[in-house]
Amino acid sequence: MPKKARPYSRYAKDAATLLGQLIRKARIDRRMTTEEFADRAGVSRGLLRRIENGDPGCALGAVFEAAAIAGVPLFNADERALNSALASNSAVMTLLPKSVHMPRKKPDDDF
Amino acid sequence: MPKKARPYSRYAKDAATLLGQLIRKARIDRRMTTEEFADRAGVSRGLLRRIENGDPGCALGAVFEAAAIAGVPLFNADERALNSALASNSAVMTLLPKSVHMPRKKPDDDF
DNA sequence: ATAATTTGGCCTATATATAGATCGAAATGA
DNA sequence: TCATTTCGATCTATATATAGGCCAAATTAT
Repeated sequence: MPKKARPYSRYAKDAATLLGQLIRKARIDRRMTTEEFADRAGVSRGLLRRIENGDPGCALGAVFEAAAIAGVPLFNADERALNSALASNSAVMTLLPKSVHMPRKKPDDDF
Repeated sequence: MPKKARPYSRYAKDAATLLGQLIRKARIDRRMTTEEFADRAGVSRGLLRRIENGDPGCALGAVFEAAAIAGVPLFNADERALNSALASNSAVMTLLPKSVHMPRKKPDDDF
């Protein structure tokens, strides 16, 4: 969200905060230090702290990777379910229109 | 995930891809153009495309915001449930140890 | 078929995220 | 209590994400 701080909705902020909390809780439950966990997730200690703090600026991939390491389920799904949902969803996408068109606007007259 | 491309786990990648698909599907179902939707979400059209494509580099906040606008539920929870989970979880966090200590290492002798 | 519109792909400039190091404070285990 | 370790915060340099504009191809509605 670079370029001018974006105002986040409460929903988005809460979701980010909750995910961060779940990750921290899982890390502590598994008795991993921030350094150990960060290494496994492939992020710096500083980034892990931001992730656990629910910083909306963190990269989606980094956060999801941390969730994966922590064992925090995304979309209430394990790897298998995720793949399955992905597959069936891809099939549905095929049937959807490729573009959304607004009612055409006549060059001249207006309603 | 700046600084050297990080290898994402399949789980993290799939989760990002799925979320993007769900957002795109919701947008099309609601008959919103990418421009219209991007405006509402407060992101550029380009970023929205990356979000829908499941690009792991997108900011967590931007993706979650898009999900919010699209009506894609995060953690199977609406705003209320999210707040509730956040609250109860915060309470639990209080009881957890503030730091995780490894078994202490003796200054001299090794096993 | 054809015109209007949407979309996807590039590009550039700029803001921002990230890594890595360091330091003091705090928490833990002995 | 006390020593060790972890944590949180700050700073710098660098890579990267983002916005915004433009154009061609694709898609849709008429």
